[in-house]
Amino acid sequence: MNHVNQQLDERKKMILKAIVDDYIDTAEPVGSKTLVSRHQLPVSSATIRNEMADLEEMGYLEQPHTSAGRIPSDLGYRTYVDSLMEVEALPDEEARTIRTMLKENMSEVTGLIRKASQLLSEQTQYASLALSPKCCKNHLQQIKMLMIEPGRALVVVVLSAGLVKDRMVRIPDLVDSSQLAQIAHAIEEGLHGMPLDDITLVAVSAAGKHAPLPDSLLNQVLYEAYVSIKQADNLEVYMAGSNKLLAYPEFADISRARTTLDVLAKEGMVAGYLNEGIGEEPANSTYMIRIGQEIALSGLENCSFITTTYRIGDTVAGRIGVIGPRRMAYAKVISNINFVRMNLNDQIRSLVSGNDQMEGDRTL
Amino acid sequence: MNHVNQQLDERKKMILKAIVDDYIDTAEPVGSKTLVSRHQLPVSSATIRNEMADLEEMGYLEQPHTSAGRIPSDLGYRTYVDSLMEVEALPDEEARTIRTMLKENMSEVTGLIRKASQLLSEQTQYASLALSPKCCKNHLQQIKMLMIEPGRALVVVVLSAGLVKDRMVRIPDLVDSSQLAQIAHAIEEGLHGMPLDDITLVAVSAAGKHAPLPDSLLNQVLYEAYVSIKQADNLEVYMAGSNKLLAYPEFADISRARTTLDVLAKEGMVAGYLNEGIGEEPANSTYMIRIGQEIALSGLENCSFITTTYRIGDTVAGRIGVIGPRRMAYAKVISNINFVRMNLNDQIRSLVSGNDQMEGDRTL
DNA sequence: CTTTAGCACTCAGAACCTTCGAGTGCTAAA
DNA sequence: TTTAGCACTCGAAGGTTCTGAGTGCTAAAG
Repeated sequence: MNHVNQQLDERKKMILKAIVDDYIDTAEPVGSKTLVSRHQLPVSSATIRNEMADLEEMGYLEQPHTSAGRIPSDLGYRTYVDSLMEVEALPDEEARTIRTMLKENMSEVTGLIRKASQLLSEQTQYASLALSPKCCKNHLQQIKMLMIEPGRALVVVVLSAGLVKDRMVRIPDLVDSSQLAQIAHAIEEGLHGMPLDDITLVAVSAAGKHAPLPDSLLNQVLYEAYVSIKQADNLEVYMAGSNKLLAYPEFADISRARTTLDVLAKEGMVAGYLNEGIGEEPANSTYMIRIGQEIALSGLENCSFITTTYRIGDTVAGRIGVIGPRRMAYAKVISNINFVRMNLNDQIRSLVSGNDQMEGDRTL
Repeated sequence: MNHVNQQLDERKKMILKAIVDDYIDTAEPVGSKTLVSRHQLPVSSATIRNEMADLEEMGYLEQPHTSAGRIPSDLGYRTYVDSLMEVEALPDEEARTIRTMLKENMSEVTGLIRKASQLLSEQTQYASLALSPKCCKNHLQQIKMLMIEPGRALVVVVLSAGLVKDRMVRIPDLVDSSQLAQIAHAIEEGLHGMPLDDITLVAVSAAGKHAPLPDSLLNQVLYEAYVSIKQADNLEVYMAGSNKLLAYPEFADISRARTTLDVLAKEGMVAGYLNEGIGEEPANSTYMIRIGQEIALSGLENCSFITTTYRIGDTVAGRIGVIGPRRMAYAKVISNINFVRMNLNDQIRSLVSGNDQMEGDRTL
C-alpha cells in the first residue's frame, strides 16, 4: 500500500502487461500458471507468483478472493494505458469502412458527428457518445427569419464556425414576411460578430428596435429570435449502442447493468461531465481516458471512457468517444477513435470552409 | 385446445380478469388459494381450480410447470384487453403533469412528439416510441433555399400539413444567393401542391430548368433540392426509456433482456413494423394493441405494444405508443396514452393551423 | 540473492441432495 | 354443482460435498 509510487522494473512491467492483456481477453482472473503458459514467459510460475504478490501490494492488481487469480486495479489499467499497451494501426478493412461511411454523409456537421459516433460503437462493440459542437467563443454570424405561414416562422441561426441551427417559432399573425426579413436583418446588423455568451434579450431588442412594427408585436418576434440564438448553442448528446454493453460479463448481473444503463440514459449528466473536461489536458495527448473510479459519476464505477476532441476550424468544438467496461480493449479502441477523429476532422474541414470535393457522382 | 372458441360464462370472465390483474401486479404465477383470498371471490379455491383447469384447456391460461399457478396466455391477455379490463380516467396528478409538460414545448411538431414520447415513458415506466409525422398524401407547399455561405445552402421544405424540414447542402460556389432564391422559387411554382410521392428528379429539373444558370451548376442545385424534398418525408423514430425494461422480472435473464434491447435498438425495424399497421383498424378503436406472439418481430415475443395514432390536420400522421413486457399494466397505459394522444392532437392543432394561444407569458 | 520445485492450504463454483410449501388434480361428501 | 380433504408434484431455497485452479511458504538449487 505504502509502496504505491515505487517504480516498476522491466520484468514487473512485462508481467503487468501480460496480465492486463490476458484479462481484457478472457474476463477471468488470471493465475500464475496460465499466464506463464499463455504468454511464454521465461520464468516459472513461482516467480510470477512472487511478482504478482508484489504488484498487488503496490496496488496494481487485485484479488477477487484469496484463492483466485489477479485482476488489474484502476491503477493497473492506468499504467497499462499510459505506458504498457501497444497501439497498432487500424486494420485496412476497418479503416476503409470508417472512411467510406463517413464520406457518405456529407451535408451537415451534426449529422456527420452522429454518424461518427454510431460508427465508433459498431466498430468497437461498446457504447459510444458524442457532444454536439459547442465553441464557447462562438460568434453570431447570420440570423434569418423565414415566414412559413401566417403566425409561424423558421428562425435560422448561423454561427461563426459555420454551424447552422434552426427553430420553428410562433409569431403574431399580423407580421408579414417582409417585416420579418427586416427584423432579422436588423438583428443581424446589430449583433453580427458578437459572442453568443454576450447576447442578451436587451441586446436583441436594441438591435431590432427600429423595425416598422408596433412594439407589442415586435417584442414577441424579438423574444423568439433571442431564444433561438441562445438555443443554437445548446449542448446535445448523441449516444449509440449502449445496449451492446449487456453482452459483456461484467454486466451479467442485471442490477449492475441497470444502474449503468440508467446513468447513461441521463444524457445530460454524461454530457455535463464530459463537457467539463473539454478544456483540460491540451498538450498531453489527444485522448482523455477515464478508468473506473476516475469517473466522477456514480454508477459508472466499472466503466471506462475514452474520448477525444474534434475541431471545427481551429478550435476544439466537441468530444466524441467510447464507453465500455473497465476491461476495455483500450488499444483497439484508441486506434479506432484516432482514425475516426482524423477522418471526422477532415470531413468537417472540407464541409465548413471547404470549396473542394464537388465531384459529380451525384447523378441520380 | 379444441374448445378454444367457446364462450366464457360470467364466472370464468371474472376469474380470468382476477388472474390477469393479479399477475400484472405481482409477476408471479397465481394459484387458486391466493386468488380467492386476495380478490374475495365468493367461491372456494377448489371451484377456482376447476375453472382454471377449464380456462387452461380453452387456451386462456398457461402453467409454467405442473405444480405452479397459472399465468395468462396471449389469448388470455387479449381477452382481458378486449373486454375485461377496467380503464379508469387518469389521476388528476398525472393528467396535470402531462398537460403542463406538453404545453411547455410549443414551437414545433417533431419536438412535441418527441416530448410526448418521453412523457409516456416516464409516466408508465415502460419504453416508449413515436414515429415522425408522415402523411403519404403530403403535398409540397413551399421550398426555400437560403444561402449560408458560398458553397453551402440550407434547403427548407414545407409540406402541406405544415411540417417543416430542412437540410444543409453543398452547392457550387459560383451560385449566388439571388440565383438560389430564383431556383427555389421556380421549383415551388412548378411543384406546388404536388404529392410528394409523385415528385421525381425529372419533375424537379423541369420545374427549375429556366433559372439563369449554366446547366452544370443548375443540375447540382436541383439534385440537392430533389433529395431534400424526398428526405422531408423520411420516417424517423423516437424511442425513450428502453433501459426501464431492465427493471422488470421478465428481463431478469440477461440474454433475454439483451435480445429485446437489441431489437429495439434497430429502430428501423420497429418503425417499419409499426408503420405497416398505420392504415389498419380505423373504426375499431383508437389503439392498436399487440400482445406477445402477435408482434411479428422476432425477439419481442414477450413484449406488448400499445400504440395510438396522432393527427395533423385531419389525417393520421403517425404513431405513438408504449412497449413493455407482455405483463403490462394495460389499463393504466391506455389511460395514459389516451390522455397524451388527446393533448398531443390539441397541441398540434393549435400549432399548425392555429391562430390562438399567443398569451403574453413570454415576458422575461 | 534469486529462482524454482514442492507442498499444504484456500475457497468459489458446480453438482448433488434434502426440505419446504404453494400449488395441483381427484374423490367423495354436502 | 360445489367444496372439503388428501395425496401428489416439483421448483426454489438451503445445505453438503467435491473439485481444481489458484495461492503462499519453505527449502533446495542456481
